[in-house]
Amino acid sequence: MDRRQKKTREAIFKAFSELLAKKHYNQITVREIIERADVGRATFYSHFETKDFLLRELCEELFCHIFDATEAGNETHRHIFECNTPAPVFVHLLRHLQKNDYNILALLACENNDLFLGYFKDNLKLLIQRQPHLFEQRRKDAQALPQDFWVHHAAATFVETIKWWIGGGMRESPETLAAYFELVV
Amino acid sequence: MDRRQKKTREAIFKAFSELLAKKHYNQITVREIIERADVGRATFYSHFETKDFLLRELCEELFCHIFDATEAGNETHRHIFECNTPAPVFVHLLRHLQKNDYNILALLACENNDLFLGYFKDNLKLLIQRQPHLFEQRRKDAQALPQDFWVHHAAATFVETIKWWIGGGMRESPETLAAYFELVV
DNA sequence: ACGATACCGAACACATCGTTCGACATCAGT
DNA sequence: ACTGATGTCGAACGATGTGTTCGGTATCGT
Repeated sequence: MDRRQKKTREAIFKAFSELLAKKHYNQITVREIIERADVGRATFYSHFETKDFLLRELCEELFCHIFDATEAGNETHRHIFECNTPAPVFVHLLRHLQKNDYNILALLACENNDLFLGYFKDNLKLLIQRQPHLFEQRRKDAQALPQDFWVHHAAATFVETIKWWIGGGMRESPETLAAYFELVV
Repeated sequence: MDRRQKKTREAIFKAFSELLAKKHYNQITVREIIERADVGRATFYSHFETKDFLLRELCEELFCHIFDATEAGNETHRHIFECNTPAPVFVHLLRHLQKNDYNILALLACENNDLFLGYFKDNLKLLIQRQPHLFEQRRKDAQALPQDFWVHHAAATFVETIKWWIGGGMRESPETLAAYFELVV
């Protein structure tokens, strides 16, 4: 990709996510974005069809990163997946969040959290579906449930746990939170 | 309240919720609302400061209705609250939804569901907090958890159950759904 | 019947959107 | 270093939406 394109693209992403951390998506204008990114109007529209598309691409990039970093393919994290309890992998995810990797925390804690947590949940579902052994014990307890219901539930519960965490000022440690999660799920 | 005011207000609510069932909140314009409600522009703004305020008031009215109808104060439903298992009250709520009382189903099933389910959840929390005996058994199992975490979790799980239901075309009966809910919560 | 109040509708100033275009800067390849 | 291709700039444009104003009219409650 052309060096100019990459620069522009990243400047827009940066400006946009900074704005998202401050105000709600609906009331961010293109003018604000391009001014902060120091980019021409036409340039913006040559990169992104719409503000909505910009948001989507930002989310994709963001969650691609954070989930790739915890995927089984990642050598340094493989041990996490080799036990049959879900806690370690979730503790690990929560630590990533707490470390504010990719500046994602500001986006999850702000007024737009529904937006991001939606994407977050989708990625979580994939993670859960690809690592069924993590929940072997639980699954046995709930044989009566349809699989997709259970996946939906587990992912949703994790996201809701995070919402509660954020809403309360993130006072609990990742370990505590993962323990709560394990208790209810 | 003046008869004219009431008529206008309800015409706007009706038009707005019909539109919400069809398209996303963000791309509904005031022009559309007032045309469908057959109401002057100035009139609209004399009733609602903004589209956002309209939404908020609609939600308040909507969920006020549906939760009042299932509150303990309601004589015809009192028996529901007199056992210590949550199922009946939730089955009852789900039946209300399925009957499409107050046309709420279209709003929960459409693109704006996050919006409404947010309000729904808030009301659910109140319901759960005011009827702690419904979950007595569960609470004993989870003494280690903070109370507000548990309330948040229970309400969120119910809402997520409904989301899953809607997403799958609402094929399950309210009883089945309540059973799923009871299994996971 | 009458005064108060709500509504109408048109016009207003203003903001945002998404597009267009010509001039200029920067790129990759020779 | 030259060159053609590509990316960016910035101003301007029409279209659309917002929220307000105001004089005239219809409907209300009493």
